[in-house]
Amino acid sequence: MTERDGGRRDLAAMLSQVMRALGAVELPVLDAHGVSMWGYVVLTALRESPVRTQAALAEAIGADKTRIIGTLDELQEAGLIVRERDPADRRARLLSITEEGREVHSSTQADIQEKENRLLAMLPPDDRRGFLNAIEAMSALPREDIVAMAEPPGGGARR
Amino acid sequence: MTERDGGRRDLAAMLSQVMRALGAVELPVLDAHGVSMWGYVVLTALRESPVRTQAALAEAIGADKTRIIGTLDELQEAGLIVRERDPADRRARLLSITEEGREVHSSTQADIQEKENRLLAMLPPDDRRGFLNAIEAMSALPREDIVAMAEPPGGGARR
DNA sequence: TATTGTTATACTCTATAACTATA
DNA sequence: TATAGTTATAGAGTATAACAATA
Repeated sequence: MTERDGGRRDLAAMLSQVMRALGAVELPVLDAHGVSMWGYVVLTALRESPVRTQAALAEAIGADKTRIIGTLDELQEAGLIVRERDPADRRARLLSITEEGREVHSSTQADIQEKENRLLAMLPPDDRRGFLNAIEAMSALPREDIVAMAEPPGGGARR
Repeated sequence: MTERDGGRRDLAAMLSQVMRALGAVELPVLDAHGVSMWGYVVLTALRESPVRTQAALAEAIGADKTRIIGTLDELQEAGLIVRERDPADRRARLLSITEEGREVHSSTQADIQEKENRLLAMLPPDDRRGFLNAIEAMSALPREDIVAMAEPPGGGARR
C-alpha cells in the first residue's frame, strides 16, 4: 500500500528527512549544554588533536575560515578552547581544547548518542548493524571519491 | 587506527557528510535535466497524486507555502505542471503534473538512482540491505514520532 | 471573519572582498 | 609578496508580515 511499484525513494530525499528529524532531536540537547551546532563540531574536531591554524580547522570540518571565527570567540570566551599565538609564526593561532571543553563535549555527546541509540533501537539488529556499517564506510570517504564512484565507469572522460 | 576508543561518531555528523557528497553527485544531474532541487521535489510529490492547494503541497514536502511559489511558477512555465483554479473554490489552485513533467521526472530520477546505485554497490550486500531497510523505516516515520522515540521512556512528562 | 495565494520585508547563513599583522 | 586572521560587504535562502481575492 505504501510500497511503490518496485522502485525505492531517492536516497537523498530519505536521508534529508532523517537529518531534519535528528536536528529536531539534537538541537535541544546542544542548547541544554550551552553549545551551538558549530561549537559542538569544533569541540569534536579538537578533541582528537590540537590544530595549528584556524584555516586548517575550518577545512577539516568543511566550513569557511571566516565562518568559524564567531564560534571560536564564543568557545574561547566560555573557556572551552584556547587560542595561542604560535611563537614560531605569530600569525598563526594554535587551537586546543581545554579540560572543561572536553567535559562539555563528552557530556553533550553522551546525551546525543543516548538519544540516537534509542532511535536505532527501533531497528531490527541486522538492519541496525548494516546501517551503521554503511554510513561509517561512506562518511569515511573523501567527497571526491564518492563523486568519482558515482560516475559511470570510464565516464566523464576528459578527452 | 581510524577506530576510536570503542565509541562511534555522531549519527548526524556522518549523515551530513554523506548528504553533502550526495548533493555534489546529484546537483549536476538536476542541472542537466533543467530542474531545480525544489522543482524535483515538487515533481516527485505530484507524481504520486494531484494536490488541491499549494499550502497542502508545501506542507507535504516540508516547505513553506511562500517558498514554493517561485518553483511552481517555473515548473508551470516549463509545462511540467498545471495550476488550475478549483471551480468549487476559486481561491484554491489544483496542482497536477503533466505528461512532460512525468517524463522529465522519471528520466531525472533514473539518472539519480543510477548514480546512487553505483555508490551503494561499494557496500557489502548485507550492509546495503540493512542500510536501505533502515533509512526507509526511519524516513517513513512522522518527525514527531522520531522525536518522541528519542526521549527517555516516560521522559519529558508534561505533568 | 476566515482562508488561499501572493508580494513585501526582514532575518539568518554563507561566501567574497578588503584590511591588518606578521613573515 | 605572500599568508593567517579579521572585519566589512554582499548574496542566497528562508521566515514573517502585510495584502488582494474569494469564501
